[in-house]
Amino acid sequence: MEAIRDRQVSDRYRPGSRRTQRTSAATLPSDGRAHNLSLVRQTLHSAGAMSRAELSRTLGLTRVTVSDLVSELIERGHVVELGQSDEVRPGKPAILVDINRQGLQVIGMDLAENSVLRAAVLDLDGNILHRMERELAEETGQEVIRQVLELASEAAERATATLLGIGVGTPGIVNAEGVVTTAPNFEWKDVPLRSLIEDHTGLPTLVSNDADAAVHAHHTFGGGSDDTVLVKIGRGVGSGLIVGGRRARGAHSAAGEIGHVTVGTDGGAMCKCGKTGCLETWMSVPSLERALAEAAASPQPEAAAGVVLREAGERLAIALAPVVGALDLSELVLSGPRELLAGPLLDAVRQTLLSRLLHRDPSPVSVRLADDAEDIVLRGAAVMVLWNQLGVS
Amino acid sequence: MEAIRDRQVSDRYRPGSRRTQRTSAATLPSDGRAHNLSLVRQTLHSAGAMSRAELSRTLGLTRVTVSDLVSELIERGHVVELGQSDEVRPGKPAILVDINRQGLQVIGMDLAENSVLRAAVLDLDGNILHRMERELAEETGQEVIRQVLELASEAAERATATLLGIGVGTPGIVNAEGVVTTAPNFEWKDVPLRSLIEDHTGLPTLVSNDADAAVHAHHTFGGGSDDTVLVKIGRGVGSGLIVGGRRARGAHSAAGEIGHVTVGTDGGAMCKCGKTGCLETWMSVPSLERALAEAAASPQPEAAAGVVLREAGERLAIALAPVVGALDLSELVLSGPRELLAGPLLDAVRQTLLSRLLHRDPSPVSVRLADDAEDIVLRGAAVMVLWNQLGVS
DNA sequence: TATTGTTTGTTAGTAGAGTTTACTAACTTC
DNA sequence: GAAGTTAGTAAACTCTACTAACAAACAATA
Repeated sequence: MEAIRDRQVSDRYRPGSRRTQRTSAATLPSDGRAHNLSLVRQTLHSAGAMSRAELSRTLGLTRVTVSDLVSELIERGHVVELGQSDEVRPGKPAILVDINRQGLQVIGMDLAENSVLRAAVLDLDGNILHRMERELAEETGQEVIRQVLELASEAAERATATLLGIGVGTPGIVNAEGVVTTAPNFEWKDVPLRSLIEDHTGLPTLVSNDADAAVHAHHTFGGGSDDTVLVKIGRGVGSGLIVGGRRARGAHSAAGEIGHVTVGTDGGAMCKCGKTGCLETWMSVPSLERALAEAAASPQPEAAAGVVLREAGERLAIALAPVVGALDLSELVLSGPRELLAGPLLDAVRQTLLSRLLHRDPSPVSVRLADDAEDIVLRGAAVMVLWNQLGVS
Repeated sequence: MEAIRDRQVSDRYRPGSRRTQRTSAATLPSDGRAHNLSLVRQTLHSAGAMSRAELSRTLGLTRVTVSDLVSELIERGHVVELGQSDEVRPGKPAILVDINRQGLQVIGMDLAENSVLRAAVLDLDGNILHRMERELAEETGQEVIRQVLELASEAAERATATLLGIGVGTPGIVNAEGVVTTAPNFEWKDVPLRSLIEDHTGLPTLVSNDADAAVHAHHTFGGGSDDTVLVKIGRGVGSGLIVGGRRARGAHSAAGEIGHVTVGTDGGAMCKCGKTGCLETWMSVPSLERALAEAAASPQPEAAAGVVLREAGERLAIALAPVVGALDLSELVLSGPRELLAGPLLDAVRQTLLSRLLHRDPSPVSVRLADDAEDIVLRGAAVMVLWNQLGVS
């Protein structure tokens, strides 16, 4: 009886009749510490082994503090001592420390290839140590999920050092919590892929769209600039954007979805989405191959093929010129089958893009192919884990 | 003699033959404190007056810490006590504190209007307390600078409370240091406007492009989303973008410069930049007025005017569809003369934009006019100061 | 060869930031 | 009046990075 009365009272006078829920994240001293630990890892990861004293000079922290940070990282297994530097100079010889390149590994997964799931064990520098594949037949959505989980744990077993986690690049739209909102290829809808893999493997997992993963790889390993778009041409056309050094996610987690933007003002082919003139009708690998096959049957096959490729490049540039202009991007990267993209197509993109932007000198945007397009998603997925677990980019 | 020898030695063995310059900014405990102080100001600014205890619940910091933060802010003059809350409930009555809305003011300047410089004194809520203007004749670049400096100090004299600083929205490209790289209207080239105004007035100053200032105003006062583009239509066409809650600056500080992007694949009028089909040839106020004047002389003036406006709207949507799609923006805002933009033009933008994007339900992007287009740059310039000086957005 | 100067890394002690614990003040409810 | 609730503060503790001082280990030099 009393308890009930109490509850009533405390309900009635619950604090916050004005309802301010806790949203903002205040900074505690330990957050600063975590940030500085990341800074040490990041510096070692990108600049290579160095002494504590040199870290101190680089970071602007005292030698004492850096010593303390480093010993914590050594305890955690993130950093190792490599022994004395052989540099010749006065003073006590330096002890080199480095991020634990031998003792830490990552799993990357690429679900965006045509009818095959791919996975790999990678080291911290993005080198692929072991590769695995799994063919897909005409499986249902549920069955594909099962295969992904199996592949993930098989890959984890192949690791030869401590695993930091699993990164996944998947087709479709993925929200910030790692839920695949929609992936038409697999007939997925609201599949919580991240938590599924975490539960199945017990490893920290990150899930992103495949093109987003790819642009991460380019940004970290390919010397990408802080204002970049990477267009991934495969079964469809997708893209990932880095704006001001951070990945653009979009209001509905759908940033980069440019396959069904209408290009130009002169019609075009009918798209399966119902509209005409979508970028995909020119630019996807199936569309290109179909057009090239037709060209091969024409009286002048070579010339016709060139026209097909040039026109595709032009269309891509027409679609992207406003994006490059509005965001003042300094880089446009194409990733996909080299035999289709290199040559006339790339030239046409470069030429058309410049002709549709305000001419400035030197040209503000460089257009190129991604190196290592085959493995770019695997490596990008690995980068996501490094960033998340080590604060390394 | 000895000193010279010493120098030689220490030169020869200078630390860092590998050259790691200090670039990264480590986090000190005081940085965390500064962040939390900003968090208090920001919460009060956006949610209004509340008690220390309520702040504590909102921020997730203890009451003790919040008390300490608040007393520091009261000492600095950023926050004031308002007296007891009159809320009726058990317990000790709360003492409301609020950001010092009466005691702090800001100067905003808008240099982007046609042949007039504008300035205003504003309060922390973006209300304009006092306005000033200065006509421009055919002045040279140097003379315009002089006028700007004079207007700035005159405005500062009109303030009736402590001034936090000066914000400026100017045409042209402005880098992160507040240097106007190029502004064709004023024939400016590398004018260090920020430091000029700071030196002349002694007040902290921030300089941005006018459209960038405008999108800040919309984002803060207009309930703008975290993924927005605002297109400002005046003598030219410019835009400002908010991507993931942060302003896009671009690799060369030129983000938002969309006036000379080629639109469509069917030619268009000759632009003074030398290309054909630039967005400005359809969308700038002078272009629209010229086309409307021609329409007025046609057999069916009203219908012709509608066609002109609709076509302009279509062109804008054609240019922006790839941007909205690639960034997954949730909002497109137009700012400019309401008599031109409202009606057929806005309708055409909305319709064309949706028809060129992958159809989703509900529509992922809302298209609307900025409220208060007249003063949006002044208010946006003020927001920049609030953000910089108080960490308030 | 002994001395001087340089550089690294560590120990000891201190200042700042936020937390927990415990208290007083000032209400409402019963 | 007694009981319960909420706001705000004081004291003691923890964590973080800093300054000061020092030993170790080297090169250069007299």
